[in-house]
Amino acid sequence: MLRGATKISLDAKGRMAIPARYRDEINERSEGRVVCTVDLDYCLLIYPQPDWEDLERRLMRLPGTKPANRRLQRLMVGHASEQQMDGHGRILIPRELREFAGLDKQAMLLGQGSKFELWDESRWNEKVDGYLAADATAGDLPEELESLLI
Amino acid sequence: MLRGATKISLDAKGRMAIPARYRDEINERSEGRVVCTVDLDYCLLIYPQPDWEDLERRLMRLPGTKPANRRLQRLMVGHASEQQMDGHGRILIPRELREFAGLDKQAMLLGQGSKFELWDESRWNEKVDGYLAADATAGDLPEELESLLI
DNA sequence: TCGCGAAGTGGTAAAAAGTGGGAGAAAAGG
DNA sequence: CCTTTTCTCCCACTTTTTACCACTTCGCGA
Repeated sequence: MLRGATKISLDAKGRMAIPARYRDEINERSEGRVVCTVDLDYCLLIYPQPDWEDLERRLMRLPGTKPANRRLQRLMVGHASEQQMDGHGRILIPRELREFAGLDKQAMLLGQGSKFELWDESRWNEKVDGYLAADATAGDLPEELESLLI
Repeated sequence: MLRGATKISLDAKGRMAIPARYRDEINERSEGRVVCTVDLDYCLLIYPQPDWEDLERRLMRLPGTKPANRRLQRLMVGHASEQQMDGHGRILIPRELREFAGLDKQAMLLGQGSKFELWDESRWNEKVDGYLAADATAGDLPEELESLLI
């Protein structure tokens, strides 16, 4: 399980060092191969290769005649980029994806179960602020959430 | 599986360099032969030759009496153009197809499973904006999609 | 507090890919 | 039949990519 937030920086070539504590797990799971793609929230998703393959297979099986399916296929498969960790545990985030996510130098990497999310730092901060503000105004959570938060 | 987005440019003669990472797969699959045709969304589709042959066969088996079938047959088969990669991995996009897709200099090539989609860059950007805006307003995805996105 | 090892960061050089142009061949039109 | 245009193949240059190396910084233990 991937979890936790890490502030990381991209270098001038768009490379990002995967925090050392995740490397063993990724190497074990996929010999250092990951797939990076876009999310609907203007951030990037990073999957260990086998997890991505699985998702991709299921995505491309959906009939492309439905606009909602088509949209996800185009966005996610259309942007997916396979990458291999280099000798220092870094992966390259392709220019197209960096531009999509507004990634410059400072970024935030979030473990999210079977994948990572990679955010431009300032976008992430805004998102957090938004989440907290929404919580303050909205008041009650849906029931299925209430029961979780003991 | 073809996947990923690449910003590419067409030269003055309408040639397009297939990104190097795809060339081996295409050469293996069809000795560098691809078929280019139109999509209903004003972009172009590029198939490895055997995949196209297969699609074309199934398309032409459909009864041409139904207008929807007829339409697809005329558009897709009617515009299909076979091309061969040159020594530098480039293919020629015929003038008619370039005009159909509004292709000028800057384009975006998307891997989509067994085929590519080729978009005029600005049209693609608009499409992406539309896709993401749709998400923001619509809120929930169909259930079968929700379950995919773990 | 110092030293050692690990992790992070940045730079360089060689190779590969992308891009553009030109000459010859084929085709179209007068 | 000749002229003009378009197409195709090939060559050369430029840019990008990628692999490798070196230095800095951080954290832990002695």
